[in-house]
Amino acid sequence: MDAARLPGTSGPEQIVAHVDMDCFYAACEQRREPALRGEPLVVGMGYENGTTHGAVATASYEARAYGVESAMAISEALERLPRKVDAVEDPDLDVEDAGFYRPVDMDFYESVAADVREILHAEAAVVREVSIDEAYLDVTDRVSWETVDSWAQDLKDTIESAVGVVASVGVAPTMSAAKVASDRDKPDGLVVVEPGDVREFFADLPVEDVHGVGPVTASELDSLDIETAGDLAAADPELLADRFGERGREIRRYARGEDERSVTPKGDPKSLSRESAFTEATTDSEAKCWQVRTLAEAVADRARRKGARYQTIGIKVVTPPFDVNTRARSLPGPVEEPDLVKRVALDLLSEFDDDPVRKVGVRVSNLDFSAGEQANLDGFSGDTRTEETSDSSVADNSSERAKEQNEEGQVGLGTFGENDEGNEAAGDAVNEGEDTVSTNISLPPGQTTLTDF
DNA sequence: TCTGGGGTCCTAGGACCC
DNA sequence: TCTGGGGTCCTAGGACCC
Repeated sequence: MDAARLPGTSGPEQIVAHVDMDCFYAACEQRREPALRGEPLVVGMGYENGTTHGAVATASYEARAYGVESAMAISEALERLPRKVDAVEDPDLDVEDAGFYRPVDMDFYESVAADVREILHAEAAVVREVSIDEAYLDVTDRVSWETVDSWAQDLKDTIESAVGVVASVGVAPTMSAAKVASDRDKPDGLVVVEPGDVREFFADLPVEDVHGVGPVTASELDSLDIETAGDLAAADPELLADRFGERGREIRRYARGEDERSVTPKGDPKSLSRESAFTEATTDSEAKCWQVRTLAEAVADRARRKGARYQTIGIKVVTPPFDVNTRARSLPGPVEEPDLVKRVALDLLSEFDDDPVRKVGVRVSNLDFSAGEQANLDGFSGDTRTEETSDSSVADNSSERAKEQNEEGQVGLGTFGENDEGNEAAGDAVNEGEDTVSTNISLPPGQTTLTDF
């Protein structure tokens, strides 16, 4: 028992802060529309004003008091918390027990998040953005355990005064502990867990609070009489490995406060996708095709803007009751060909021609971001070995084994679209028009041009 | 209770190669 | 033609996260 070595810190001692915005979408809406502050507020995805369709993305704490929860169907949320406008007209409803509903406006939230990110990057050498409203900061070289509390308070104050939204912050020697800490005292929380206290901090938490334990794992753990993080920490690692594979050991380590990860920047995405649900399950194959085409265009466009080429094109088809089917096809090499995304996606979709479908998605993966960088040859001797010309690059000492393999990377499959960009049409005409909820994908398929392909 | 939309990672099985 | 073993890539699905 080496007293000096604290559990949870196998590497060099870190100070990790996890910053988590409170009810972020709702907070953004309240910033834009101050009359909503302090009110029960529900932000719905796939929701449009006046409808009952969609699901809860975020509910303000006032709305949560009525039992409205994240991921709940809007129709159910409305039963627990009627719309204010409806309550005014309906004598059976009490205006006091009603709330406000708003559709998700991602572009706006992105812009608010960008303001927050700017502050975070000023406050830490390394920032890992996990999602639009959440990030890890490595502040080891900025603060000490003695000063971190006031540093974190300053950070929270800065975010609130400069951006107008509230953050909860957790500080700990590991990422997993920092994450749990930020959640402990929400909203407007600030929890610091010092190195010696990590194991104790976890001990009484429900097992679901451990990162990586979801509903399925939690109920299986429950059947093993593992209910708290402390139980999980004390469980037999072999047993966990048998039941859950490597993940079993990992969640046990997390529950013990052991987490060897260090905070690193996020890096390039691994896949890009778009999906969209039908109002109800449909067997109309023109509607399905139309939707898939639209999504394929959107995904291809996003890949283009991000400078990503893709080698694998896939679809997702959700059939009732809620069966998720995925199909994918890989190409010989990475491409940027919107028409091909469309064609492959439609081809994969044809398998489901006769099935009722409630949701479809299109995805590209196996991404390659190297294309843009190839311009500056020599800058770094990276493995861009597809260039047959540069063979005699001396300095490259690692090239010895590379020369053995005379691979010819490059892929046939030009042939298809390739005719130079007539596009522009698709791009960015969006926005500015108040809501319009971009992507009104669920329009009826006006013109059935199946013959396009 | 009929669930939105974006991701990540892991696993298992099959194809294929040596 | 059946026989081993190992590695890699691809596909499909599952679980999880926000």
